Amino acid sequence: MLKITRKVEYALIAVRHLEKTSGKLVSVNEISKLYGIPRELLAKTMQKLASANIVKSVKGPRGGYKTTNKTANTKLNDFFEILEGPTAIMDCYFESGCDHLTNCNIRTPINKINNSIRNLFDNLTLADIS
Amino acid sequence: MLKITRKVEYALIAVRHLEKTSGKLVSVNEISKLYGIPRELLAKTMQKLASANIVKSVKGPRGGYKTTNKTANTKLNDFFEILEGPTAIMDCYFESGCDHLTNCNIRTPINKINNSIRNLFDNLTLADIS
DNA sequence: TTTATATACGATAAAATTGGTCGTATTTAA
DNA sequence: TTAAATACGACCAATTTTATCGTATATAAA
Repeated sequence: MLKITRKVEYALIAVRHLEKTSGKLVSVNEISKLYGIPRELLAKTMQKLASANIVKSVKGPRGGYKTTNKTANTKLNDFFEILEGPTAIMDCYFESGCDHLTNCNIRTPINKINNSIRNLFDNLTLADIS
Repeated sequence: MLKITRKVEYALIAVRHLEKTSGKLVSVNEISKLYGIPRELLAKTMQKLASANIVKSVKGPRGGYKTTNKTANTKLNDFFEILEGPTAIMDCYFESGCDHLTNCNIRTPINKINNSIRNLFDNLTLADIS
């Protein structure tokens, strides 16, 4: 429980690689070989980051991804939510449809825990953890 | 991702119920009916909490569970770890056997994120979130 | 202008984790 | 002695996550 997913893991690896080779375009193929991670999965992940402007994509031969001026100061919470949707330790934090009848007695604790985590990740950037 | 499990959810519900009826013995059967949660699963969960002295168990008819003087000031991190094992956003935080060859470039970030979360849950008690 | 290389994206299959059930043993109040 | 409760392990079901596949599009370079 409270695990991050492979998608996020792979994204972190890729972004850190891009930060190391700052400016240069690096292809998914190259990163996936270098770190031994599945190409297609990484590709999709990068596409999400690109469409959120966390990284910049360039198509065609010699294309790939590179960092932008947004990359380093991206909040961890945004990074996670782009890839995985809302940060919530339980779905009822964002969705309705609780199945515990009218007898839920943990909404308050769940919200407090969740707010703590969101607050934590809102105050950490990619740069902070490097 | 970063979800808590049903086991933890059920445990929270049960503990909060016990805190409300402080002192009285309440059976798993009663709690499971009251909140519409699976009896056997809750039973196992309570057994773990009992063996860690977070709650006190009493066998036999009229038996059940009740809070102890440890209950309220149990750290969230302990609560989670009793039920689910070490708090780690990735297994490599505690286990070895990383499969990213020798090329892992995210150990530092993973550790920082993980330490932040553990620190957060080490400074929150069950009472804090009620 | 053709070809090869790269991103973009949706559908689907495989694997892993989580959730839930069942059976049996043990304890103990009535 | 019986019934109600915890204790615990094995196992099946459901869900989620992980990975793969196919196809489209863009573009640099031959």
